[in-house]
Amino acid sequence: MRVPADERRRALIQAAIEVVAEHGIEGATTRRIAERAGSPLARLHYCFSSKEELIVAIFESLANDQFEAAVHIRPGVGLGRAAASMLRQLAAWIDREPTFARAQVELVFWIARQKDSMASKVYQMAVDVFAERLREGMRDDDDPNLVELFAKMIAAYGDGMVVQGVAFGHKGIREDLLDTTAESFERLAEAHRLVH
Amino acid sequence: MRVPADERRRALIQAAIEVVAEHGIEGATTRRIAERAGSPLARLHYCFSSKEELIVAIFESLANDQFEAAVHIRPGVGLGRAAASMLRQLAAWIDREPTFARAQVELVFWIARQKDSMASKVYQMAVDVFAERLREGMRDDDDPNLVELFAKMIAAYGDGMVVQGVAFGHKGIREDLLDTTAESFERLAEAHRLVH
Amino acid sequence: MRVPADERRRALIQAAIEVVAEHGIEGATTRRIAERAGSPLARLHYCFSSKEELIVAIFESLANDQFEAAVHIRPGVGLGRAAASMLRQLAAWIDREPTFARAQVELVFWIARQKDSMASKVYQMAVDVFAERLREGMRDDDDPNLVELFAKMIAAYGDGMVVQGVAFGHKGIREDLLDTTAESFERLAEAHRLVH
Amino acid sequence: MRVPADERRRALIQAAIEVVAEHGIEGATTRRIAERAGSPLARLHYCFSSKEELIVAIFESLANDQFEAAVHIRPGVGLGRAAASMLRQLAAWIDREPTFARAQVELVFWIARQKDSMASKVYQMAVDVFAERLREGMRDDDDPNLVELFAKMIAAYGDGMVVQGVAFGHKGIREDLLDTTAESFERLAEAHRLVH
DNA sequence: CATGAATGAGGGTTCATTCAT
DNA sequence: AATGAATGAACCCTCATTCAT
Repeated sequence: MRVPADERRRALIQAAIEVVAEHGIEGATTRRIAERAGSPLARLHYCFSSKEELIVAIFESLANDQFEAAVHIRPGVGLGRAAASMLRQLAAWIDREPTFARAQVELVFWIARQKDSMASKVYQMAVDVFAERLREGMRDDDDPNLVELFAKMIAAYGDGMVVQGVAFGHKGIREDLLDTTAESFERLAEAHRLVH
Repeated sequence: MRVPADERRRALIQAAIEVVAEHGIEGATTRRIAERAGSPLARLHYCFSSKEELIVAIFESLANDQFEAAVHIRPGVGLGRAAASMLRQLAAWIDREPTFARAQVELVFWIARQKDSMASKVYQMAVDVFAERLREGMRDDDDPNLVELFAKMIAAYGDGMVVQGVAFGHKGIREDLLDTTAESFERLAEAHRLVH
Repeated sequence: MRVPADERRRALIQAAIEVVAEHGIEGATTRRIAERAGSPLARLHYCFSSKEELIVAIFESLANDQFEAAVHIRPGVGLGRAAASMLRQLAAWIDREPTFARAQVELVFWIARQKDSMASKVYQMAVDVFAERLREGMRDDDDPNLVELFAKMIAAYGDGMVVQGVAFGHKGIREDLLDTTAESFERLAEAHRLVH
Repeated sequence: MRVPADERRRALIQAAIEVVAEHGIEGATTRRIAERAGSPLARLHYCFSSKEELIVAIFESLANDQFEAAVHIRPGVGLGRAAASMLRQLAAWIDREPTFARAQVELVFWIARQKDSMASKVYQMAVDVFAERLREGMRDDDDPNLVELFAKMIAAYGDGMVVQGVAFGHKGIREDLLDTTAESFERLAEAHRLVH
C-alpha cells in the first residue's frame, strides 16, 4: 500500500505547482492546494511535514519530469542557429505554459531564501539541459567555449522574457526582441568560428 | 513640515524594499515593514492608502532615484556602445544593490496579480529611463528604431541577471555573459547603421 | 464670532443625521461626517468632545426643528378620521424621507444604550406632537381618552412601517396595510363615540 | 460529534443576540461575540463563514425556534380572535425576551445595508410563521386574503412595540394599546366575513 | 492510517481620538 | 482658535498547523 501514498504526494505536488502558477507563492495556501488536489486539508500535513517541505518537493519533481521535453535541436545545424532556435522554442514554451514558467521563476526566489544551495543546483539543471542540446547542434568549426555561455544567456533571457511577459501580458513587441537576440546569437557564433 | 512627511514615505519605501528582499513578497507584511522603518503600523496607512500603493511607490522610487543615478551615458558615444555600457552599469548596480534589484523583480509578479494594468505601467517606467539615456548616447547615423528595443532588451537581461544572481549567489561567471551580450549590442547597432 | 462656531456645530449635526440615515450608526464614522459637512476631521472633536456627544446633539436638533412640519389635520374632522389621515401622512413622510425616518429609529436604539432617560424623553416628544394635532381634529362627541392612545399607536405603527420598509424596500403591499389600519381607527373611534 | 458542532453554532448565535442587544450592532464585534460565547475567535469563522452569515443565522433561529415556540393558536377560533391573540402573545414574548426582540429589529437595519435582498427574505420568514399560525385559527367563513395582511400588521406592530419598549423601558401603558389593536383586528375580520 | 474539527497567530485595514503647531 | 499630522486599539478575516478520533 505504498503506491497510493506516493500517488497522493504526487497529486499534491502537481496541485501545488498549478496553484503557485496561478496565485503566486503568497497565494499558494495549503487550503487551495489541498482543494485543487481534491484531498482533505489534513492530508497535506500528513504527507508533508510542512508547507515548506511540499514546495521543496516541487523542485525535485521539476528536475525529474518537466524540463527535457520542451526543446529540440536539429543535429549539426550550427551553434548560432541552434542557440537562436532554442531561444525561440523557449519563448514558445513560455507562451504555451506561462503559468508554469512564472511559477518556476517565483520559486527560484522562494527556494533561495529557504535553502540557498538548492537554488543554484536547480538552476544549473536547466542550464545543463540547454547546454546538452546545444552541443548536439554544433558543427565542427563551432567554438565549444560558447556552449555554456549560450546556455546561460538563453536561461537568463528566458527569465527576462518571463518577467517582461508578466508585466506586459505576453503580447506585443516580444517578437522583435526575439529576432534581434536570435540574430545576435548567429552573429556571435559566426565571429567566433574556428579556422581549420 | 512637508519634508518630514516625505522622509517618512521614503523610509517606509526603503524598509519595504529591504523586507521584500529578505522575506519575499509573502513575508513582506505591513507590520514587518512598519517595524523595520521604526514607525507605528498606522503610519503606513497614513502615508499610503494601501499596501498596493506602497508597492507601486517602490517602483517609482526605483525608476526616479535609483536607475537615474545608477546609469550615465556619454553623449554621442553611439547607440551600440551606449547600450553595451548601460548593460554593464546595470549589472554593476545589481551587484551593488542586490536588495533593490531582487525586490523589483519579485514585485513585478505581485503587482501583476493585484492589478494587471499597473504592472505594465510600472515596468515601462524603467524601460523609459533606459530609453531616454540611450537616446542621449546616439550618433546621427544610429537607427532610432533600435532605442526602445535595446531598452527592453537591457531590462529583460537585467531581470535575467537578477534571477541568475539569486540562484548562483551573484558570484562567478556573469562577467563572460556580460561581455558577450555587450559585444552583440555593438554588432547589432553597427549592422543597422543608417546610410547618409 | 460666536455665530460661526454655532453654524459649524449645526452643519456637523446636519451632516451626522444624513450620514446615519445613509450608512446607519455603525457606518457613521467621524471621517464621513466631517467630510459630508465639508469640515476638517479635527474640527469635529473641536466642536464636540466625542462622537457620542455629537449624536446626542442630533436629538436636540430633532426636537427643535424637524418633526412639527410633517403633519396637518383639518379641525373638527373627527378623531377617527384625524388618526386615519395622520397615519397616512406619516406614511407619506416616511416615503418622502426614508433615510431620515430610518435614522431616527436607529438612534432610538443607540441613545437608549447611552442615556436611558433621554430615549423616553425624545420618543415622548414625537407622541406629543401627534397628540396635539389629533386634539385639533376632534369633534365634540369624540372620546378624549383615545387621543394619547391613538398617538402612541400611530407612533408605533410608524416605527413598524419604517422597519418593514427597510426590509421590503418601501414598495408593495404597504398600501393595503395602511387602508386596513386607517379603517380600524375610524371603526374604533366610532365605537367609542360619546352619547350626549 | 455533530451535536457539539451544532451546540457551538447555537451558543454563538445566542451570544451574538445578547451582544447585539447590549451593545448594538456597532458594538457587536466578532471578538465580543466569541468572548461572550466562551469560544476562541477563530471558531466563529469556523462555524460561520462570515459575520453576515452569523447574523442571518440569528433570524433563522428566531423564526424557527423562538417564534414557533412562542405563539400558539387554538384551531378554528376565527381569524380575528387568532390575530388578536397572536398580537398579545407576541407582546408577551417581547416582554419575556426583550433581548431577542431588540436584536431582531436592529439586525433588520444592518442586514438591509449589507445585502438588500436578504433583508426581505429574512423578514418574510417571520411573517410566514405568523401567517401559518393564523391559517390554523381560521374558520370557514374567514377571508383568506386577510391572512397575509394580518401577519404583516402583527409583525409591524411587534416592531413598533419593540421600538416603543426600547424608548419607554418596557413599562407602562402598552396594555391599552394592545387591547385597542386586538379589538380592531376582531372588528376587521368580522367586517370581512364571507357570506355563504 | 487517515481526517474532520479546531485554533493561536497574524494578515491588511479603519477607527475615534490626540498632539503639535 | 483651529487644524493637519499622527497613532494605539480594534476591526473582520485567513493562515498553517495540530489535535482527537
